[in-house]
Amino acid sequence: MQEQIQKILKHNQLSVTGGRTKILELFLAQDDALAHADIERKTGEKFDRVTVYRTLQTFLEKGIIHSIPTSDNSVKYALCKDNCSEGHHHDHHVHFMCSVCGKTLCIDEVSVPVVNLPEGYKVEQIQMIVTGVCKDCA
Amino acid sequence: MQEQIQKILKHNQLSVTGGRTKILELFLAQDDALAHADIERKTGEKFDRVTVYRTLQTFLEKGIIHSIPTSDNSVKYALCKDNCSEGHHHDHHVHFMCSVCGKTLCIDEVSVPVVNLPEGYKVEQIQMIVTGVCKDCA
DNA sequence: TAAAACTTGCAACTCTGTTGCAAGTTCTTG
DNA sequence: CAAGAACTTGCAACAGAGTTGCAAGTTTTA
Ligand SMILES: [Mn+2]
Ligand SMILES: [Mn+2]
Ligand SMILES: [Zn+2]
Ligand SMILES: [Zn+2]
Repeated sequence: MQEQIQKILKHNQLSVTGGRTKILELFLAQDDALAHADIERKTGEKFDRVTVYRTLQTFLEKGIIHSIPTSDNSVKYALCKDNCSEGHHHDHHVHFMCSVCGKTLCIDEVSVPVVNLPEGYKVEQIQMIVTGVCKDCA
Repeated sequence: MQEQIQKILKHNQLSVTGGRTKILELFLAQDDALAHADIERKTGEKFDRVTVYRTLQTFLEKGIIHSIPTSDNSVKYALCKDNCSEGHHHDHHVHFMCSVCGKTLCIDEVSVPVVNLPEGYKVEQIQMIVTGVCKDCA
């Protein structure tokens, strides 16, 4: 895992630091999306809030992670599977929020369907957020 | 318009007050969704921030308005066209955010498409947020 | 019209996110 | 490998969004 982490950071021209390594480790070990607060909690308050904010910001810019707008309007983050870059993601999957366990999941198997808007609208990006009960909570 | 406003408020067992009337008036006169800040600005600082928060909260609870999670993670609000109630909206339309003018619009003509998730997921609600260029900015 | 029920504004507070800066760490290059 | 350049971090201070309790004001009911 440490090797993979180094590879990801170097590939994105980022210096390998304790904070970045730890946070990337969390993402790799997690199957659901993480909120800023989850990360602060899981790092055991080992890093300053500001460092966590800046690290997430950096990872977003490099396309290492993507942000997920949740229906309750908090932000969550998840790893990008492909080689994305900021504003240029090519993993256009559906996001799922479980109303029982609260987990937010990337449903990689399902692409966001195309939708036809009325004449005159130019579509650039589509986001789909499904709420319901996940596999584990069923 | 004042009659319509009174009717809506009374129908939802809400007392008719200056703040509620004014805010509902704003929604009725507007074709795009409003953020909290828009409302504060448009009421000309005539009402306390807290009153605006509480009024939006009340309107949400009664199903007079619905909230729209935007992709930049701010919240906007728009009138419900049908008789909705909190958590029981039956106007499942697509939302559009224009990247030029910044307007957020309810596209009533387009329903959110059904999507098939993998085995085991139970779908309760689907939200679709389309980003692009609107009719007026094309 | 008076009392009951509800709404409002204010002050105080929490929570989230941002910025400038100095100290510390990582990277580069000879 | 060492020294300096480049970058990252923590801290303090701050700004903005949202919440709460409470007393004063308004609306509703009867
Ligand atoms: Mn995702
Ligand atoms: Mn809408
Ligand atoms: Zn679940
Ligand atoms: Zn536009």
